[in-house]
Amino acid sequence: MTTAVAEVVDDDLWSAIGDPTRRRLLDLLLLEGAGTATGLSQQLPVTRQAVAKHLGVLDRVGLVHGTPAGREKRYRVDDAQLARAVAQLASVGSAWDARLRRIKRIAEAIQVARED
Amino acid sequence: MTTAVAEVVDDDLWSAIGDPTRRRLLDLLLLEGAGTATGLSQQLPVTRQAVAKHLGVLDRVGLVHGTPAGREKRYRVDDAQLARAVAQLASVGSAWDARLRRIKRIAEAIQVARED
DNA sequence: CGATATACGCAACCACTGGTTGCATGTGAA
DNA sequence: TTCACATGCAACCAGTGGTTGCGTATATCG
Repeated sequence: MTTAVAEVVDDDLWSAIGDPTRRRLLDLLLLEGAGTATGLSQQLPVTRQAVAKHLGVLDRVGLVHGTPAGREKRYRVDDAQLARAVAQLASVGSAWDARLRRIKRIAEAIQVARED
Repeated sequence: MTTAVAEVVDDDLWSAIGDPTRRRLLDLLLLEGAGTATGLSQQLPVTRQAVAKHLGVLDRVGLVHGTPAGREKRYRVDDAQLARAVAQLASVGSAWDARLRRIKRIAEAIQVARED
């Protein structure tokens, strides 16, 4: 049973959280509940436009939603979708973990066998 | 205690496993124990050169090691380093998970409070 | 109301990277 | 020795994270 890890993951979702700036963005949004491109950019080492682009891709994969409020656009995290992303992280992690563990077990078995 | 997620992760390591092709590569290497650029490329929808580049970056961050063997170069996974990567996945995942859980708890509390 | 400040969106541009093709080099086998 | 095969290197292309510059809409303050 070869349970190919990579097949299970949504590459778009993964690559969305693959970018370090976007991870920090999600972090800030989780921390503060909501935020605008301008506000978030002030807490990051990148320009407002860069943040806006990132919020765009996060919005496109559904990890955040932006709603216009007067002259600003307020973004907040989509809990369900982020939960999905977290699940995928866990999935890939545990798959690799299992393989590493299996390899280790085999290595130990060989070690034991050699001790005869 | 704000345990900023992003600070804890090694961006190089993360971005190495962030690429879908490289994840599949790691997958194949784990599955088959070892492999060469040519051999691996035949099991993937990309050219040998692309695979070689990926193996290069994986090698640079220490997730794999390549040893020349005659006319071919044989790569294998570095268990310890992959374990580190898995730990980081788990770390980010559980941090977000905790925040989501906290948010949910608060939401429920508000819900309950409103029921008066 | 008018002027100024603020937040946004769009476009051009740059550097880097994943991918390709083409070619040269080194090593193994007939 | 010659042929086949695996690698390495270089040029090139498309996409993307980042920047600057500019135009536009919405608040806010005289």
